[in-house]
Amino acid sequence: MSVNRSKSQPRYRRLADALQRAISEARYAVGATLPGELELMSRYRVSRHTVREALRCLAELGLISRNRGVGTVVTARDPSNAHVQQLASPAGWMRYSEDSRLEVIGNEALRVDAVLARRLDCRRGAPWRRVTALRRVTADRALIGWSDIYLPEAYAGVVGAMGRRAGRVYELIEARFGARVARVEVQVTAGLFDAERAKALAVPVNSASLCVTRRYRDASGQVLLLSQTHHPAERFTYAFELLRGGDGAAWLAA
Amino acid sequence: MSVNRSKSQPRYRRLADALQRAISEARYAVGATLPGELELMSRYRVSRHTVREALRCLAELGLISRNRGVGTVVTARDPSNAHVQQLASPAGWMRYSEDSRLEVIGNEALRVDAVLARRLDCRRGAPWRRVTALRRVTADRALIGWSDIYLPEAYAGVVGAMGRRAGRVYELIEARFGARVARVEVQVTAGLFDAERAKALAVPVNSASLCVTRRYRDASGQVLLLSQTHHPAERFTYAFELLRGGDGAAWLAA
DNA sequence: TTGACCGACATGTCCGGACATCCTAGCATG
DNA sequence: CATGCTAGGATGTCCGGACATGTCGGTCAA
Repeated sequence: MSVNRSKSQPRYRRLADALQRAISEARYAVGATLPGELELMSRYRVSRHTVREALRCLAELGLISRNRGVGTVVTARDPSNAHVQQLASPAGWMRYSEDSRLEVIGNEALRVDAVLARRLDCRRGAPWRRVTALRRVTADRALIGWSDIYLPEAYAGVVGAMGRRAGRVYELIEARFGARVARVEVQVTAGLFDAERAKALAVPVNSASLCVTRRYRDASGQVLLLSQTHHPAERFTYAFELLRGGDGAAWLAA
Repeated sequence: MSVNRSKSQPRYRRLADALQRAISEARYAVGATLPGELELMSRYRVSRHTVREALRCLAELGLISRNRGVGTVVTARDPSNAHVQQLASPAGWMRYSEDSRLEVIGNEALRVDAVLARRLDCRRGAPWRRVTALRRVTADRALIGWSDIYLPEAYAGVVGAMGRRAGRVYELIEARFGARVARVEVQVTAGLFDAERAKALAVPVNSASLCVTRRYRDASGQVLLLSQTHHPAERFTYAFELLRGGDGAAWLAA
């Protein structure tokens, strides 16, 4: 019942396979620069178009990153996941391991438009703050996520403490403003990195991202905070165990 | 602190945006065929290369699907997620909503190699069975997942009942063979669809997939079942809520 | 009526050329 | 020593051409 596959591969695929093999055999180390397009052309006797298609395949596998003026840099040896985020409890969906930190890279006030108002469940034109941040593993400086964080302008005072002090953003809001999170809505899906985020995280454009969105509401249902984080699939995995049994936890599903 | 963005977009991006707008305004309905490359060339006065790059962008957004001899077909109106899998409890990570069914499309016996042995935590050469299946929403026939399911050859008797009878695969094994699942390891990450899976699910090659792997173990730690499911990001989202409180559930985190 | 074949059409692969844009290293100047 | 500029190198964009491969619908023959 196996599917019959074509035996002959296009030239660009064969080149991509050869280069992928070279990378996996560490002939080009992670961080190293591949030969440029013109050299690959002459070395493999193919057109520049074919070289570019092959490199595009590797970029989409997350193995290389390409930038004008720099060249083609190896970013992974194989498409394995580097950082495994172990979840010890359901609350783990709202926090990251202690060995990673948030780095704020953007902070702007805004009036929410119709689309965003729907996401934030607030009225149009309301004053909110959007904070952009990267998440980095402290040990090896690996970037594992890009976050877009939205909070009401009234809570903007916590932005300064983000990433500078241990603690989750919602906890900062609770501590500083006496708010109380009663419920968190979590959505997990996948996407592709656009150019801006890909560049910030040093991953290829259109590579796979694991996308987690969290909406924090207080007891009256008002949204206190919304964060959306895009993780490079090659560097981040959520992992958890489910056991048969019965016992309580601080957080649990509705 | 906003990032300065280039005002001028490449031509292929402008064309992609125009076509995306046309799709979102339903000028081309889902299922409809876009004009061919040659027509788009003359209509927009760009080279075929530029048309192809623009269409590649849309394909990567999951809005279109392209096949030789057929043309370019609209597959989604916008990159929104169609099927939201609500999780009412942690156990929801192990099951799908009642309105979807498993369709077995492949079934082969195999001897596990070194790589697979590591995944299945069994010895090399052990006899296992690999079942390939699609998951389909019963209401609108939408395909929401491709599953690779591995089970020991000794449990192959349940394959016939898969998709034909309500019930989870692990429950079929428990009922038929008296086995007992004590623990499930779940991994959530993202990936890109390869050609085979993309074709089966009618999504573009290299579009984003949400990938969930489940490894079911008995009390002695032996793996009874492993399933890996790839969901098209545009058609599937996991959603759940976390409440503050304390009470028990049948399944809970370790 | 059904099955096979063929032609038209559509995308996929591959070549070549040219210019634009961006990055970085080296050199010159203060 | 620090800073700024420039040239060379690397990828990105865009054009054009040609042929290959696959799909689908129509026609013809059994």
